[in-house]
Amino acid sequence: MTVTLADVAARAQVSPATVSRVLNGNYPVAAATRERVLRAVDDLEYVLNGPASSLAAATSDLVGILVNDIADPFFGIMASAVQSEITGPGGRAGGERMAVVCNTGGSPERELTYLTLLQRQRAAAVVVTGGAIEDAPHAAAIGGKLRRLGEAGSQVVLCGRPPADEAPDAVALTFDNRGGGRRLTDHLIGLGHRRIGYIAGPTERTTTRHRLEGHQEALAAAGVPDDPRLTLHGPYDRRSGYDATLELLRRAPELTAVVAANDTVALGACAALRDRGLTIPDDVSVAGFDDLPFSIDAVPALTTVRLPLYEAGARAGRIAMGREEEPPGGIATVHGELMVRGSTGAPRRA
Amino acid sequence: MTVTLADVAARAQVSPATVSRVLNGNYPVAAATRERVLRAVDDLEYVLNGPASSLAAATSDLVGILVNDIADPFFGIMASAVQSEITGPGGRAGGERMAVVCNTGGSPERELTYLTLLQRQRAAAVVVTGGAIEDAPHAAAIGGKLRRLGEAGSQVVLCGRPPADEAPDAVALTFDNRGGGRRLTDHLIGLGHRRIGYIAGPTERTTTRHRLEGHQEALAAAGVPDDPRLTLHGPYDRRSGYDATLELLRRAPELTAVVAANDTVALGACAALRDRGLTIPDDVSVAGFDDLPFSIDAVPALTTVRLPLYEAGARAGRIAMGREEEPPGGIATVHGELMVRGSTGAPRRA
DNA sequence: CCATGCGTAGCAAGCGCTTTCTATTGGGGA
DNA sequence: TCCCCAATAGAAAGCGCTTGCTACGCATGG
Repeated sequence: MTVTLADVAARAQVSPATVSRVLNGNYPVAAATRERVLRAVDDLEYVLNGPASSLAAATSDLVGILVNDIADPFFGIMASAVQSEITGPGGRAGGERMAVVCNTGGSPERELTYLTLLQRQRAAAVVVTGGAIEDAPHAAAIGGKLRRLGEAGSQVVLCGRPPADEAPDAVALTFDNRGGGRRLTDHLIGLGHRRIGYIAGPTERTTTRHRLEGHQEALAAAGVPDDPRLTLHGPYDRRSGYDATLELLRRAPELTAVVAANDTVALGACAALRDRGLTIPDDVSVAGFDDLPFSIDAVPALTTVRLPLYEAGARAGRIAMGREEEPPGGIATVHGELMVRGSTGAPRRA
Repeated sequence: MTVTLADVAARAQVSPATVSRVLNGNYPVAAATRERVLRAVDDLEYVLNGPASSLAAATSDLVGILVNDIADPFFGIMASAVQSEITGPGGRAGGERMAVVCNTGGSPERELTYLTLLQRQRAAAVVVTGGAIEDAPHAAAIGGKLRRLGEAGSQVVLCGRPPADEAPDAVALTFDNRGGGRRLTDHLIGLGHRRIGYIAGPTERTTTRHRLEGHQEALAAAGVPDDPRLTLHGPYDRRSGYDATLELLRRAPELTAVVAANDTVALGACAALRDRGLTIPDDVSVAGFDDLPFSIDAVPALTTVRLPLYEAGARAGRIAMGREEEPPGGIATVHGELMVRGSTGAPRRA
């Protein structure tokens, strides 16, 4: 039925061992023999049996990339970068690693499922992107899984996620969300804003918490009171930004600025302000986070914190492949850059 | 070193066969025995060896999703939809299928590589998204690979790609790019536009060609001459839209509308027009394609053709899982909907 | 009281490949 | 001329799991 190594061997008049060696290319095989084998492979349209090969060799060429939401460019960009470092530029068939991205949808159960599946497949490496859930049992479960993955020989790299206590040998490339949040609000305060709404991401996520803490830090440093009614939580989507902005306007019509958890949320905020007849930034300034590609095309262009998503992903990919040295202590912080654009300005209604 | 089935069997005082059956759950095992086995699994932190299991069972639970560019929401949305139908909502560990997305970067070689890799892994199904390359050798190579995948037992579904002659048993969910392009330009002509620039995608891609053909069809139907100098090709990115728009303006300053290959390109076009001091839509109308989430947030909101990406992806996923009947003849066309918004209007400078 | 059958569990033969160890060769140095 | 070694190919033992078939035991029915 299906063609096996033995069939190829028979046709090439050599032993299965020789065919295997030709295919793996890590053992001397005479040119003529190799030639003959390769022709047999072609003639028979032979395709290696992956499971059999992984079983015998006790290794696999799978690299898993976990993302929270594959439809969100934030993750898409990182995944694409990781992947570009895993798969060679040419994308050759032989001896290549195969990068697969797994969409957890932000669900800790699915995150765990995928990690188990990756462990089952004896993945060569696993890159986990995006913030972590702060629920203790889940964090412990996932941390434990990451540790076991590491022990089983998979290189584990966290990208845009704080280090996990339970998995000390995982490399972590952490985004400086707190610092970015701090600088963003500093900027707004510097412009003269005092009543600043904050639309945070979902609770219980490290990213959400860190960005919010940066914001609060800036308020505190400037002696601006932190009115808890001006902070709202919601998912990282446009809708959340829209609704929250309306609610903020209701709660505090005197608001002069809105900081959003990320650019997508900020876009929703802009839409809500426009629908209310308010001008950006004259009536209300808006700021985002991440600097996704579309942010520069918003009108006015969005002030935001640029995270080097592609660069960080690429670095994570290289570390996963063992092509770049791990940072000292296995931890590196990736900083964001404040991008001041048209969506923020001095408050008019001060 | 690593825990195997045999270790679990020993600890539970049963045979390996029984452990296997408990884990796969498709054979009667007494409750007490099952209990004992499960405890042993837990105690030992046993994780099934995927390759071994796939080898023995001659099947795998992998489902591959091929995308051209994972950082592009067009693909992200489809991938996310496919995946949501593959993985159960809960994301349970046992007996689940694992959806993996493979980023081809639009390179035919890498597309082929991934297909081979999936064939190696004996993937249960493969969903290929996005337009195909029209280069004959590549098309034949990929078509042949798809056919062989099908013959090897993988369910092959094309989503947003025309059927491949070489792979007759692959199900194809095709987007009506030609019809969408036609309606878009019809709309513009109806508004009174006669000098319409067209920023097409990369040459040699079915999507590019079909959308462009729709545009030309509309021009012809209205008796508007098709000036070839008004059609430019470029990649599906913002930069391309920006540059091409400047070039179009240079070639034909009297231009009153620009149709872009997709929304991302359209955003670039808008930016270029703004930078040139032109107003949308009073000076120049702009239209996109796809209706990606950010399109509604452009200012003015983008007129575009809405493609039901999520729905199509979900359907592809269900078909891949055998949970939905294949369309008659294995082919279904998915239509787009014209979304008229603020970025198009009657020409002022007519 | 023995034959029949159902409900469980075990045996053992692979699944298709990798890899260690061993065999065979031809050629050069002593 | 002979011996030894480098270069190359083969034999065979698994890798860890699944599954068809067999074996066992107990309850039932004739």
